[in-house]
Amino acid sequence: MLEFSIENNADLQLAHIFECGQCFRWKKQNDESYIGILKNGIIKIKEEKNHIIIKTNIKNKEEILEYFDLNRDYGKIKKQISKNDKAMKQAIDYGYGIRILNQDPWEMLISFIISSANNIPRISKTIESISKAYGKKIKFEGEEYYLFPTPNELAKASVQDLRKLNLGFRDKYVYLASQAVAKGEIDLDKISKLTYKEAKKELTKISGVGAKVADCILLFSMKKAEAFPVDTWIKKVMNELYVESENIKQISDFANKRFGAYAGIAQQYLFYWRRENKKLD
DNA sequence: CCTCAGGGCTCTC
DNA sequence: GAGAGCCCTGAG
Repeated sequence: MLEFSIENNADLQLAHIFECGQCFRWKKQNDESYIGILKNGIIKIKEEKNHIIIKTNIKNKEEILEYFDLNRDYGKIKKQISKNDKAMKQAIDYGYGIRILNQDPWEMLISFIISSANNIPRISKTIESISKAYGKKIKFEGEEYYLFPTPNELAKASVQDLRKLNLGFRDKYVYLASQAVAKGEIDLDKISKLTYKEAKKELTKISGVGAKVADCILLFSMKKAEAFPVDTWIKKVMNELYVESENIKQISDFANKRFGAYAGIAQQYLFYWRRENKKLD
């Protein structure tokens, strides 16, 4: 068991990080801490006044710092993307503690295939049942958790097996992707080393992966901060603030021009702000 | 009962 | 290459 603390700072707020739509396996506990299931283990994390306490059975501390993107200077990025932009300033003020989590590409591939025409509670539930059925069971502080299955583990599931887990029409996409990754026909590690554009092209060859899902994988697991996933919420907020268009590509082109290399991080602030304020409609 | 939810595929024109 | 209909399922 590894236990350590990190200094709290103005660019880190757990609620913002876990509720901006980038992850599905973090749960808030009764004591206000969060427990998350990562590729290699469990993390319990809690905010105190001046620092954040992390308890985990993951052995490598560096891996955790990298997961929380602590090597990136968000202050600088915020300044850059909000220059002469009141709306962005407002969104950043609201979700000031957002950080991009560097998650596992394989898990993101499957998770965002499942996210298609789906809602967050159901996505989380489906991922949990997949993990329960095909992932390894591990214990942490007396409780049992299931890791997300490896490609080989998930490749054991037939389309019918997946249908039973309520994946709906996405079952065949998950099946094909699992087979391809398990057999080595798709090499996510290799794809992650390509440029943003090339990597996106490769990812969208996968059945069930279009522009939006590809951008999520690129942003949340392949360190491509220029990826700007356009979902219905982003479409809405972009229409309200920047560009009147129904065309997804037009919207993402606009974002790339305006926010450049950090379009994806801008996306997170906009998404969180718009979604949390939906009641204002 | 209908609609639609953090899309993508396929067929059509 | 743009648009429409369809895909599973569960919640509202």
